[in-house]
Amino acid sequence: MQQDEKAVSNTERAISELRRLVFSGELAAGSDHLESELAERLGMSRTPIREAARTLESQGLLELRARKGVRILSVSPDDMREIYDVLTELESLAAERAAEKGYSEEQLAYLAEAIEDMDRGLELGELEAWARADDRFHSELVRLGGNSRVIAIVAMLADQVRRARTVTLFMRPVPVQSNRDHQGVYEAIMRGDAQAARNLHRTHRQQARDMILNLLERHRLRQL
Amino acid sequence: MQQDEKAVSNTERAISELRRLVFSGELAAGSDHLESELAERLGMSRTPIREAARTLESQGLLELRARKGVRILSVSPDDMREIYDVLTELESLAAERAAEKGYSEEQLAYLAEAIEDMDRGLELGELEAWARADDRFHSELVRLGGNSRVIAIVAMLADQVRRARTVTLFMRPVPVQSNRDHQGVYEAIMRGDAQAARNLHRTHRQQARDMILNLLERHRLRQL
DNA sequence: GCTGAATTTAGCGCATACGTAAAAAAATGC
DNA sequence: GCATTTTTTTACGTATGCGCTAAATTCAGC
Repeated sequence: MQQDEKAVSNTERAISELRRLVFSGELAAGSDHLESELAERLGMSRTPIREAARTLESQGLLELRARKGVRILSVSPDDMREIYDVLTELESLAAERAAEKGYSEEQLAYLAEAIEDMDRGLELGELEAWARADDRFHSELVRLGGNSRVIAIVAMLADQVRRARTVTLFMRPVPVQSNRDHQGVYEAIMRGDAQAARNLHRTHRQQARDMILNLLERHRLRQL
Repeated sequence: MQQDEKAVSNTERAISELRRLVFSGELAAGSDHLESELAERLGMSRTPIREAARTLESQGLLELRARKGVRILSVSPDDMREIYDVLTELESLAAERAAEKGYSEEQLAYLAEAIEDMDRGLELGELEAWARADDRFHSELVRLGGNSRVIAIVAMLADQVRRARTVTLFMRPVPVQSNRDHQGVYEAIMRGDAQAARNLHRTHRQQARDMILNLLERHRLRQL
């Protein structure tokens, strides 16, 4: 059976393609790009490029500047602090709400799986695999919280720090504490202890924030 | 001296004009509007209308639907719960951070002024004036928190519930407790007690949320 | 040489046009 | 009459073109 190739608009293609180019670094942070240049690169006219750029602008990935084209935004340590502060609050809320819902073990299976994959990643020393599992844990936690606004906002902010994570991943200490934290949050949700889930996750995120910010400062990284 | 009329683009005009039309109810919640119709109404072509619509779409005010035009989004009680949950977390964070900054009395003057205006609004029974002062208090609090992401997100969500507020304002009990809460938050920020500021504001917001949700349920308001 | 004015150029903001696909209307068959 | 097919219409998605202004360049005067 053939994959039904749904007719996706050029604007949508431009959005996902530009995102990919930004995350892969092919469009470097801080660099400028003319609309016409991007249009040619993606094989379409300026119109869908502009619409895509406006969407990505409101997601905080880039900036439209008159006569200067599109500027890919970089992320400063201050930005990181802001973003981690918001993530701390909203993910803690999600953990609290998830615990209140009384999910069954099956419903939490994907969360448990993410934790296992993180453990395995650590054991094998595969940090990228660990990071991907960590992402899965966080986004699944937020999904379980059930608040669609939180889901959207967290996804947006996670995108903004994605590039930075790639850089810091190999500078940070081996994240054994992180895995223990996640296990604690999972167990709190499992037994329906909303306050514990909230507080555990909150502490976890705050520590992660402080660790990252210290790293950036020690390595004098001002812009990512 | 003449106001220097800065050259504002049609897209920007379309954004603010469409926002105005939505908030005033001239574009009713749930209604559909053709791009060409809106373009004619605002005296411009479809291009800036589409760009504006994309921006407002990402702000959660409306939706672009192929061949159906622009749909103005309505807000359900579930949406209200989601939004108030997020506002609770992010405003509490702002209160905490504001208290940590050790603002002087002058720097908090605008916040104090908003509280005074709320008191005066209550005394004179002018609920709209009270509501405007309440808005000022909340947005100033968030501004004092100093996190630009929080500022943007809270402003966006406040927009989404704006229409609902107009409806509930005259159904709710006289908000005397609300004024007392704000005074408490102000004093906590004043004396630099971050935890108190956070907890007081958190409780305040949670009570406001429960009150509004009860109101909507009692009056069987499913869509605003 | 250097400053400032004049000229050129570049690139966006927007209007416009058109192909296309979905929806509506009309026509056809039973 | 009702269901199905065909035709028509409608409104979006996108390409294209151009005016206008900010930026870059050249030129003039000292």
